[in-house]
Amino acid sequence: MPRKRNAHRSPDMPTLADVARLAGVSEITASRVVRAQGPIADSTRARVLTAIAELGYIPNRAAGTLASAGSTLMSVLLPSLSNIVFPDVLRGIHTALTETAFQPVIGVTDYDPLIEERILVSFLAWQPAAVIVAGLHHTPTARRHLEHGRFRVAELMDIDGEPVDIAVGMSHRQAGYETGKHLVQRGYRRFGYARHNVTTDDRASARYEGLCSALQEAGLSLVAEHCYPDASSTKAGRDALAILLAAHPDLDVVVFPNDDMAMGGIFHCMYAGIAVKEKLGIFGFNGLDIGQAMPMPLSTILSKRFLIGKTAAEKLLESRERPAEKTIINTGFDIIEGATA
Amino acid sequence: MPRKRNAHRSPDMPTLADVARLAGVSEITASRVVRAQGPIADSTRARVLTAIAELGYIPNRAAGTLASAGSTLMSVLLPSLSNIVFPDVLRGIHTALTETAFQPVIGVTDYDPLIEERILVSFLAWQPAAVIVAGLHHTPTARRHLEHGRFRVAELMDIDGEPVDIAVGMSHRQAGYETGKHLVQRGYRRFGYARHNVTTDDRASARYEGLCSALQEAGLSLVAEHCYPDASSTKAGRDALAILLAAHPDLDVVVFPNDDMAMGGIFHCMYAGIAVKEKLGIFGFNGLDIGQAMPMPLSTILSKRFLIGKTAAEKLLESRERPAEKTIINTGFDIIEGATA
DNA sequence: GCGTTTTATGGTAGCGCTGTCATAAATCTT
DNA sequence: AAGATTTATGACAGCGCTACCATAAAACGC
Repeated sequence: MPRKRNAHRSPDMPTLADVARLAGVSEITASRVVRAQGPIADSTRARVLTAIAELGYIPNRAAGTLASAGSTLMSVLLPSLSNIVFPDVLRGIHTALTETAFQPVIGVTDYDPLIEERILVSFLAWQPAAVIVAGLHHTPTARRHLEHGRFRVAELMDIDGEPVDIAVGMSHRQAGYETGKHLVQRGYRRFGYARHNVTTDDRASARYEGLCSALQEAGLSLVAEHCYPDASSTKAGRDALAILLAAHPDLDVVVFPNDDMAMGGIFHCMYAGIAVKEKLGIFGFNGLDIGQAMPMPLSTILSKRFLIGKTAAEKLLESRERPAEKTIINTGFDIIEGATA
Repeated sequence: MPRKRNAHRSPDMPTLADVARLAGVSEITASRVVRAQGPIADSTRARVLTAIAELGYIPNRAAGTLASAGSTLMSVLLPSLSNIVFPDVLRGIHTALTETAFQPVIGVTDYDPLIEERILVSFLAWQPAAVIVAGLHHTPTARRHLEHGRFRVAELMDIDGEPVDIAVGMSHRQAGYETGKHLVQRGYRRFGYARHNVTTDDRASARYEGLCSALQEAGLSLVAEHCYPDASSTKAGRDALAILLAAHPDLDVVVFPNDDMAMGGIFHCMYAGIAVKEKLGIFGFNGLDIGQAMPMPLSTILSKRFLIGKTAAEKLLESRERPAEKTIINTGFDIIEGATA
C-alpha cells in the first residue's frame, strides 16, 4: 500500500505542484519561474508569482539540492569565535553573499586540524557550492576531500604555501619580519615576546619566526619570552608582561601575538607606572579598533580581515568550476606606527 | 530514454546503495547503521562500517532531509557580528551542538526586521530542525512563520515579552533600572547618556527606559544625552563623551549602552585628564573581558551571552516537538562594581 | 512445546524538485 | 511560402535516502 502523501509531514506545506496547479502551468514551468531560469512569458511568470504569494510557497532546498546535485550553501570553517578577528572575516563573507542565493554554514575548529576534518566531512554531506577554511594546513584526509570535491575552495588568512584552489590572505612570516625590522629601526634592542598556548596557530608561529629572523639579521635575538598557559586574552597579555618584566626588567620592547594581549601589556604598564614607548615599547598584531581609540594608539600591524572574507567569497562565486590554475590573493598588511613603540 | 545515472554529477561519489552492495545488505539496513537507529546485529554493523570506510562514503544530507522531512540544520539569525557579543552567543550555541548531528547556519540581520524576515524565509527552505533569533520583536510575517513552522524556536537575549516557543535571556529593562538604582545609591546625581545610532536595537532602548525610570523614582532625570551618528564603537564612545562634556561639564556620571563605548569614554577621560569615578563615573554594559583587564576595571553589567546561546541550543535539542507551554529562561545579570563608577 | 514477544532484515514507494529531451507556437530568413 | 531559428512549455524519470509495512528468525514464558 502506498504511503499516504505528506503523512509524516506538515499537511499544509505547499509544494511546487500546488503552485503549478493553482497557476495552471506545469511543475517545471513553475520551477523555472522560481529560479528565474529559462525563457518564460511575462504573463505566465505573473500567474505563477501570484500563486506563490497566495500559497505562501517556500521552495524546498533539500529537494532542489538533491535533484540538481548542487546546494546554495557555503561551508565556512573558522578556528575560533572568541576573538573578533574571525567574526570580522565572517562579516566579510556575509557581505559578499548578501543578495546572492548563497548561505554560509559555519563550523568552529578550535585550531584543531582533526576537528576541522570532522566538521568538513559533515559539511560535505550538504553538497556545498564552496568551502572556506582557515590556513593552508589540514590533515591529509581533509586535504584529499578538499582536492577531490566538486566545489570551490578558499583557504584564508595565509598565503605562505600551496593552496588547493584559492588562497586569500597575507604572509604572516613577512609581517613578523617587518615588525622586527621596524622596531630595530626605531632603536629597540632588547626584545621580549609574550606568546599564548595555542601551539597550532600556525599564523602566530609564522609571525614569531619572521620576527626572529629580522632580529638575527640585525645581529640581535629575543632576550626573553614567556608562554602564557592559557588562551589569548587581554588578561593573558597583562599577566604575561608582568612575568616577563619580573625576570627581565631590562627589556626595552615586547612584541605580542595580537592586539588583545598587547592591550593587556599596556594595561600592565599603566598599572605599574611604566612609561610606554619611552621605557618599554609594546607592539601587537591585527589593528583592532579599540587599540586605535586609546589615548596612545597601539603600534601594530593592520590585518585586513573583513577584506579577506569578502574577497574570498566574491572570488568563489565567480565560477562554479574550479579553474586549472590556483589563485593566490595577497591582501597585504599595513604597519600602524601608533604611539606605543 | 532514462537519464544516465549520475550523468550530471561526480561519477565516483559512492551512495548508500554502493555501501549496501559491498556489505551484502539492503539499503535500509545500511541506512540504519549510518543513523545508529533500530536493532542491528553487531556483525552486520561491522560489515557496513567497513564498507563505508572502504568507499569513503559520505551520506547525502539533502536526500536524507527530503526523505525524512527534517534536517539537522539549526538556523541562527543574529543582528550583527561586529561586536563580540553575538559571536559569544554563537560560541555558546556551537558548544551545545558539538557532538550532536546539528549544524548552525547563520544569518546577519543588521538589526533590521525586514532583513530578518527575508533571511528567515530563505532558511526555512532547508527545513531546519530549529530556528534561533535575537529578540522577541519580528515582522508579522516572520512571526507567523515562526509560529506555524514545524521546528523549535528560541528567541534570545530578551525575555520582556511573549515568546513563540522558548525565550532565553534577561530583562534589559530591569538591567537599566538596576544600573540607575545602583548609581544613585553611590551618590551620582547628574546623569549623562551616550547612545549610538541603531534605533532598532530594542535591548539598548529597554535599558535606556529602565535607567530613566530608576532616575525618576529618585526624583532625578537625565541631564544630557548625545546620540553618536554612527554605529557603536570605542571611538564612538570616546567622541560622544567629549561632546557631552563640552556642553555639560558638570555631569558626574555617564552611562553607555555597552562596554565598547564605555571604554571609549574612559579613553577620553585619560586623554583629557579627568579622574574617572571621582570626577566622572563611567558605566557600561556587557562585562567584556577587556574592560575587566584594565587597571581600573570597568563598572558594568555582566550579560551572560555564552550561557544564553548554550542554554538555548540545549533546550531546543530536548524535543523535536514544540511543547504546549512556552518556556522563558532568565539567565539574569550581575552588576560588576568595578572601579569606574 | 506451542504461542507470544523481541530482534534483525528487506521490499517498495515516495519525499519535492530539476535535467533531459520533446514539442508546439511564434518569429525570422531568403 | 517553405524552411530555419528562437521562444515557451511540458512529460517524465530519477537524484539518494528513509518511512512504512512485512517477514523471518531467535528468545522467551509457562
